[in-house]
Amino acid sequence: MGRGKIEIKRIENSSNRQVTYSKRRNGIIKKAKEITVLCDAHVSLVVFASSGKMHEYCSPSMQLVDILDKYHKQSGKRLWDAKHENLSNELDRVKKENDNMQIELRHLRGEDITSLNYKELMALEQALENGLIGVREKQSEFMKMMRTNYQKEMEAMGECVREMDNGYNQRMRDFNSQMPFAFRVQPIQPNLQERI
Amino acid sequence: MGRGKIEIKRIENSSNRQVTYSKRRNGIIKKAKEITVLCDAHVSLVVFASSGKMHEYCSPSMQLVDILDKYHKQSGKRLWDAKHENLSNELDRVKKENDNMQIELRHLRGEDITSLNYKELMALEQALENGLIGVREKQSEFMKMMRTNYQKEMEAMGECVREMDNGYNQRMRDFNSQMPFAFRVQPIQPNLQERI
DNA sequence: AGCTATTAATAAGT
DNA sequence: TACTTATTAATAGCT
Repeated sequence: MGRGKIEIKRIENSSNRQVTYSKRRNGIIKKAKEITVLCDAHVSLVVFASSGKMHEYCSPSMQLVDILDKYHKQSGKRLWDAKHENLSNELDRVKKENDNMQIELRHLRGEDITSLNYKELMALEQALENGLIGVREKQSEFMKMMRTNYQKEMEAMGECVREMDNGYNQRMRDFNSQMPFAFRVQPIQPNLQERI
Repeated sequence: MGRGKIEIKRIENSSNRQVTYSKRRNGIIKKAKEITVLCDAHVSLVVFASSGKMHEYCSPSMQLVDILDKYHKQSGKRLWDAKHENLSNELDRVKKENDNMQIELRHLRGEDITSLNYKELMALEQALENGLIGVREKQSEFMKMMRTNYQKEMEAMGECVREMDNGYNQRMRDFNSQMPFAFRVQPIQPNLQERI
């Protein structure tokens, strides 16, 4: 495609070679851009002149590293050392683990449960109830402890408190009434079996 | 350069796109080979179709790793280190995410809640109750559906069933009594406010 | 770097 | 999917 046909063999004339290199390099890069746009392809192109000068093209939204990553996965050729490979594998594993936990968490929050069958729903209900049992046990422990501490405190203060003037006692009571649990009754533990 | 001029924009027709991709991919690879021979250049070319399928060209006596090594030296972009660092950072991030989810899951299961303060316990209780609400709504939907289907089935069978002999009806009832929910009462939704 | 005659690539059709 | 061919695009040699 020029004034004359040429054989595909090394151009001996150095300046001709240089000129042809520039022209064809631009041509290839243009073609690479075109196939990227026309065909949704991803291209990584790196060209070195014999002088050592480098030119590259990489399709947008894809860095050379990504291309290499894909290349690695597809060709099986080990471009990375074992360290990279291990890291990459572990990342995959942890991501998978992450996804599974994400799903479980959402289910426990009552989200995305449309896809569950009845058996799975029952298991989920059971898990939630078990969780509640644990939490409520802990809550009542808390409250017992609070009461005990309060009583001990009072006993320790003993006469000291009883003899104090009414005004102070009134302020103490005001203060205590603002404590979070002082006036909460202990939650009832429902007998879950009753519902069956 | 074809029967008509085309705009350089995504080819919407999928099979045209595929055909054009093949032709142009071959064209680019041919060009890459030519510039390699004509101009003593070194080329690394990796093309991915949108399908993910990969094709590559690498000038003879030079592997992709060598190209990358040169690339690395010339561009100053330290691909290996950067890739390693990115991987490492992402792994850390995902692992941290993982740990947090792990903790949340354990809490929701009522495990490891000793360290929680009362406020956190209350929030956990609320989360579990919300989850239960969702699950039980779903369960009752299920049961409604089951009942509806069952009734429709029975109505459809209509006279046909009513006229059948008692022995068969008895067997039917036996069978139905083994269905998982036929004799389950709908779970009561406890009025949570009562416990406060 | 431009120009253009000529070859090469390829779009559309089969 | 491969072949054909009219047409466009790339470029070799020249300035």
